[in-house]
Amino acid sequence: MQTLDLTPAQFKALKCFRSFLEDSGASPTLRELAHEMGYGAVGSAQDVVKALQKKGFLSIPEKHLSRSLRLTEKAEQLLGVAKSAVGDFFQIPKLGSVPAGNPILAIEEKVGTLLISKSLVSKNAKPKKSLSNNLFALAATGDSMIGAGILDGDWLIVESTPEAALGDIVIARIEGDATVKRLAKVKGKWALKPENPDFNLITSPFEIVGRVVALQRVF
Amino acid sequence: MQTLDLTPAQFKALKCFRSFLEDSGASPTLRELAHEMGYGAVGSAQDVVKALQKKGFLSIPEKHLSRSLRLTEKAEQLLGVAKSAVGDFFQIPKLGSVPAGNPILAIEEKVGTLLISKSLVSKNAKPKKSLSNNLFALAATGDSMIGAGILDGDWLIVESTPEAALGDIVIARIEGDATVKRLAKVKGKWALKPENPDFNLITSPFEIVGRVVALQRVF
DNA sequence: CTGTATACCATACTGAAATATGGTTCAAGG
DNA sequence: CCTTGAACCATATTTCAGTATGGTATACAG
Repeated sequence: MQTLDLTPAQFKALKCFRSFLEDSGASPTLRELAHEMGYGAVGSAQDVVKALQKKGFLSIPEKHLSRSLRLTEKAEQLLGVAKSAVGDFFQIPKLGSVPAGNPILAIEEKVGTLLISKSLVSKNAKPKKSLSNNLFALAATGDSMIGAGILDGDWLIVESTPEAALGDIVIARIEGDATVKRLAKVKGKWALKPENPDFNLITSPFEIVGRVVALQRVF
Repeated sequence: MQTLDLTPAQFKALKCFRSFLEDSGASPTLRELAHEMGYGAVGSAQDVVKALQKKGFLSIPEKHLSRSLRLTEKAEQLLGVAKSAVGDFFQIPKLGSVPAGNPILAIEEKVGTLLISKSLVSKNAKPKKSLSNNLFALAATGDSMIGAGILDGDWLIVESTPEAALGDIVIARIEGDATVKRLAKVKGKWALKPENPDFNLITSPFEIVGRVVALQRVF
């Protein structure tokens, strides 16, 4: 008998369990699992599940509750799958056009949503009650920030805030146009510094829309 | 009457629904929802759910199935929360050291995990059966690729494959050392091109470990 | 004033899910 | 040889979840 390892049937059951979870968003019932496994009887699924419980790959918080089986940490590691933590992600709007006006997110501007891991932003962004409501994504355009490693087409994850520190990369609005630059100070006055020698320092009045907290690029 | 907006009770119910989902990983039953809402009757939860269904915030794929209520896109947008789809994400290992040997992922090398949205990689990576098993993340070190917008400390999401095309940014192994470069061809021979004038073209023998399909940076 | 929707309560019915029990192979170990 | 456990099947029972129905009170629109 093997206590640590799984039998092929048990492993298959775990995979069925996982894929059901991924597809439907909920744990399968024993009958559903039996069906996925090709069983003709519920009892077969019972047996496998019981074995997996004993081996610590499935847990059941309460008895007599439907769909209450859960994959344990152990199982998640083995399967190499993201755990079902809904709370680990933010869904933030992609803005296609310039963030303008207040409130900042007009529906018309929204061109989609971006899913990002909380861990991507939580280190950097200020801890607010509902961070996800203060985040949005903006596609970088132009080459003015190539010195900072920001290329045309990159998705910038922006924390919507008027506060920024010297040296932060910020989204600023200048007469209605949004732009991404590094916040600088020149002769005691705030300025926007491009990271590209072909562009000039901006000293005209601007308003800070938010701080760039993260970046995502797809090659 | 308001058809598009939600009443306070309905909004509260949605939030209860969401938090239950986050906590337990499964949709609440009507009784559980009633309890969360402070109701004394199941019927009350029924009413709210019915209203939310009519307004398009909750959906039910099949009748008489337990815990089958799902938040719709609309509700997820309103709540600003990542949907409960476990399948929308990959959990990929962060490799702290050089990927070496076969199998490529020795446990010792794993320094953590990175959660990424499938949409980040699915456009680019080749459709394989289990993509998540072929992905890993590697921290970029050095400045040899600043011309391609890859900075020191960036997380590179890599698809583990020996196949790459001209111009792809690849992870290559040269005598045990891993490096990120652009795949080039010089005088009919494959070469690794840095994107930094301070570095030299690499023509010595190398082995392609994988293709860089995405990048994440935290500021 | 009347119809309609919200927002609750109460109760009963039905189907589904979990559980219990018992059976049959088959392979491996003592 | 006998026991044990995996891996299936079949069936019955109990509890739970979804549904149906009907009630009350309030608010708002026509």
